[in-house]
Amino acid sequence: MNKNPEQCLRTKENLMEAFWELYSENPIEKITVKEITQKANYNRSTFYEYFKDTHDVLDQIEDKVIPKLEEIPPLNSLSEKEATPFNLFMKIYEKNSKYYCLLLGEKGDPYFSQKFKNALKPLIIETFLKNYKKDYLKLDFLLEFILSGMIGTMTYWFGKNKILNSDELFEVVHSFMKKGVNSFIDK
Amino acid sequence: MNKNPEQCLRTKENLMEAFWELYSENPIEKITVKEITQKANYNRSTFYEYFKDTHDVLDQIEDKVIPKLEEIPPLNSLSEKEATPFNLFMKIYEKNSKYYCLLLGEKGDPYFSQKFKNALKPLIIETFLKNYKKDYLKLDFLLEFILSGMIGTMTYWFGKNKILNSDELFEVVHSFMKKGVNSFIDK
DNA sequence: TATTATCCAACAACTTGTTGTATAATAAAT
DNA sequence: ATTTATTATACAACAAGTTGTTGGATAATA
Repeated sequence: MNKNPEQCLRTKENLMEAFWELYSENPIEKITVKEITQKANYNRSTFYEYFKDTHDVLDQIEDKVIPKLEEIPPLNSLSEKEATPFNLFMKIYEKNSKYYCLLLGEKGDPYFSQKFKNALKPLIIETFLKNYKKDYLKLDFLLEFILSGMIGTMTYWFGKNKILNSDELFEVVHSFMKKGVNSFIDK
Repeated sequence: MNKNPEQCLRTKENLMEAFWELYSENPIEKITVKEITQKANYNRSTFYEYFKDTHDVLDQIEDKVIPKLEEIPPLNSLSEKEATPFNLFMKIYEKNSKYYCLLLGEKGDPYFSQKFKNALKPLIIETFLKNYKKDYLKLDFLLEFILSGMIGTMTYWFGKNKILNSDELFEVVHSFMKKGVNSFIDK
């Protein structure tokens, strides 16, 4: 990883891509190192120059797609509707949906769910709750609920091939978050 | 599974229990059939009389702990506070928490999350929404959000050793569900 | 006594992680 | 600029472990 960094990087990316193609169709425990290297056209032992085992590949892919603060557009650059938590979440999700759909879905990695939520919590506080000064423990559980809900809903939506249109989905979640279930059940 | 059903059942339970002990400490891909049978004191090939592979054990355990309609106490037997969706959910969760904490947690099986939500949706509709006559598609997504939120929160709560007391947790989730975030952020 | 359910020993094929080696790219020396 | 030394990259081959299967021994039922 020193003499020829371009080649190394390409090899590593080739292996990661081959892994991802396999992971799209099989649970991780069914993926062998042999399959990965065959797909990417390398010797099996080359794999071990770059990764510890198959799970290590997944971990490294996950780290790459954890959202960073820089990726969140500044609120004042957005319309009022766009500047809502769920709309921002939808944007972030769509951007990496190729990875999120799988990682957060039925065949995914629940460990990633937690990493994802833990990465988003401070971003939400930073973006929407700068002058919140109350019980941070309760807030943490509220955020856990909301983020779990958003993740579940978006993943379900993608899994169902966006059977609802994007605006309707937004309306359901946003109005629930704003006014609770009553707005839904009554009338 | 015919000549001596008691013995068979005991063997199967022994194997399942041995599996669960291992699963509590290792991800499923690290569990070998050899370990399971050694722990339960059987020959390795006996395992294959009862299960297809290690994942089959997990599937069968999951089927056993999916909540059934019979397990939900009739609403009229409960106090007003007890008869709320989240309180019922807490009750169901606590009952099988030994399994749910793991299956729905970081080291769990995301496939179970979906099975669990799909099992609960009709129970919720049956219990709370008998005379709901609106857009069932939107309702489905609302339920997906709420159930994802409840599952995430409860699992987080157990994972953090119930750092919040049960009443406070209930209050956070219940008031959010009833009135949305505003009750939280304002004041 | 005959049948067959339950459990087990042994087998071939595959996967894993490691070690030692060939090749090709860089750096150093003439 | 050419040759030589160094070492990064990729690979072949190995031992150990796992998998799923087959055929047989034992013990319970008919």
